[in-house]
Amino acid sequence: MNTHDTSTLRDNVIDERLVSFFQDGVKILGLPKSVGEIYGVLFASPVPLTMFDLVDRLGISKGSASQGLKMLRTLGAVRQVDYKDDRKTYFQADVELKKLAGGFIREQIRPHLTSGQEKLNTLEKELAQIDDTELRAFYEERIHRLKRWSGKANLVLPLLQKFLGE
Amino acid sequence: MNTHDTSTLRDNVIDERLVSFFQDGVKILGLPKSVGEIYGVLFASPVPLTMFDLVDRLGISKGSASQGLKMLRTLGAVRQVDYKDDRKTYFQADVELKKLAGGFIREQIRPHLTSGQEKLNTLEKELAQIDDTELRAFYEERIHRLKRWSGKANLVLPLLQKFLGE
DNA sequence: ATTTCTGTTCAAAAAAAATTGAACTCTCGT
DNA sequence: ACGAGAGTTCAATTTTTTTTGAACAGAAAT
Repeated sequence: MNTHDTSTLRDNVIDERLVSFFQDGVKILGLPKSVGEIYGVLFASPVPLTMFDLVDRLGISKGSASQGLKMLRTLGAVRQVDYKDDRKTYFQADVELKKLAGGFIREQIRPHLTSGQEKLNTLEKELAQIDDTELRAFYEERIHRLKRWSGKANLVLPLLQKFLGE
Repeated sequence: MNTHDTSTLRDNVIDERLVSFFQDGVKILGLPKSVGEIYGVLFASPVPLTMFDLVDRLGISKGSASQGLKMLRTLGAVRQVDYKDDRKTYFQADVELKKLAGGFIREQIRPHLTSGQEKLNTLEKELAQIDDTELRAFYEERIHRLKRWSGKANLVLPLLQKFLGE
């Protein structure tokens, strides 16, 4: 039934370890395990793979594979490639740290940072409502401190990206 | 029944917003919501608070408060302080970004990084089992790449900490 | 020495997050 | 224009994580 070459897909110790490596790896980034597994399989494969290959290798559902690949694509961690002229779509892992970090920062960190900054601006305006002068001074200091934190984060992210890109 | 001053603890808009700010804030760090809430209340309070104050203010259980404070203490985000001579323990938020970042890196990032590096070393040794020369070369490249990633992470963490401490 | 108060622990419950799979859409080949 | 294959979507289910609360331990007051 299987009409295409699977010799390079057969399980081996190295593949398993790489998959497990990325399972843990994505955990600390707060991404679901299956996303790590998918990336791991692609990272460990010298040839592009289809969604079916992933379902087959990992024993996950079509839905999981589809959603995981979608997330990896928006993170810029996986790329669609032309390969073999069948109807299936082939995927390949993107392995440049710079790009991976960039995608993660853009998709997972920036949005939170931005919404946090908006909250701080709202908060700052509401300080006027506090009548107690001493208490207001205290809150002013705290909010100012948070603004400095988020300013630092804004500065450090581009530096980080630069550093990771050699 | 309540024998100590609670005037500064009464809910106000600012406090609520700060709590909500940290609820979201800790989410991106992968910590439980209640930990963010606890830190938020302490961050927003000009005076040290007891565990009971947190249970009261947040409507969380004693168990949650105890566990959350424990985590915050090991992260170095909250400090026990001497305050009023009753039997209760008083807590205060630590608000220096440098210290907070340091604690997070030490407790949440380093251990993962270390275990990842160990996995890579194991993996490297297992490369010898691969007979196919071409395939082995491919895996060698991949594993070498992962080692560079983790080396970068080792370099960047101290830099990050330094940058955040002014 | 007993009771009361403070805080911890951990099994059970609740809540949140990830995964499944059936129904659906789209596109290609006939 | 129909049927088959590829991929997506999302409500239901499963798994994982967080929270609860009752039992417990220690320390101070009576």
